[in-house]
Amino acid sequence: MQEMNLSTLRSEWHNRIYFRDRPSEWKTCGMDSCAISINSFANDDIPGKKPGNHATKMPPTFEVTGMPINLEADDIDNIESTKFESEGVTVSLEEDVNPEAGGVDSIKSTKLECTEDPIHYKANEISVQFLVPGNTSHIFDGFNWLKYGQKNRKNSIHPRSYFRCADRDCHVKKQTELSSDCEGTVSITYYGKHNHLPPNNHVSSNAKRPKH
DNA sequence: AGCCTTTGACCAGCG
DNA sequence: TCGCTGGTCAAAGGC
Ligand SMILES: [Zn+2]
Repeated sequence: MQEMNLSTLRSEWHNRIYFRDRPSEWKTCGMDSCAISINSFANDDIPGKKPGNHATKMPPTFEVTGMPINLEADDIDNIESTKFESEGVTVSLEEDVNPEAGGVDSIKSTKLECTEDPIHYKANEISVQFLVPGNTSHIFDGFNWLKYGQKNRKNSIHPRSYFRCADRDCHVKKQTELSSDCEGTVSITYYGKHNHLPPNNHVSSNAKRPKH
């Protein structure tokens, strides 16, 4: 049995993410090693958004960290650039430099920066969406989650599942849904960022660690 | 005993 | 204003 540590969790997660038949309207990172994809920045569909409590403009710089998108040193060799620009939005990776090892040790966060006036961005939170292969909404991602709802949605074949992070002091949510137009694909959307690392003891039964 | 899931109710936004 | 829709609540049941 493989030891359950953070590095294992991260590499396992990273290995599980890739795109398949990605919807064309998605803005995607151009790097082969990066799994990040943004499904529309003008996202009004933010859970928990209260009337009068959301910005009419996206702040010029916002950050997504604590997502299971961390890349280890071995992966970085495959990255040609740590910056990617498209349509007024810059995606850059923040490096964690390790001088003793002679270079970058890991990439610890991803920054999303608007380089144009984001006048049409109404959301006050950023969401990050992944497509992963699978036929269940119970996808292992290294974090513990509590499922708090499930809804059938119009024009969707499969129900959408609603989760919040099992850490009481963390307010990250995620939604998962089996893709309607690509069989065998699960959409996972994260809202907010974790204020903690993935737990070493993974207990949530909604996303069991795959057995080897 | 303690989490976690299930599931209908509930509620707010909107057309 | 009323019904549809999607996000959340929470009681009850399961493991
Ligand atoms: Zn969390």
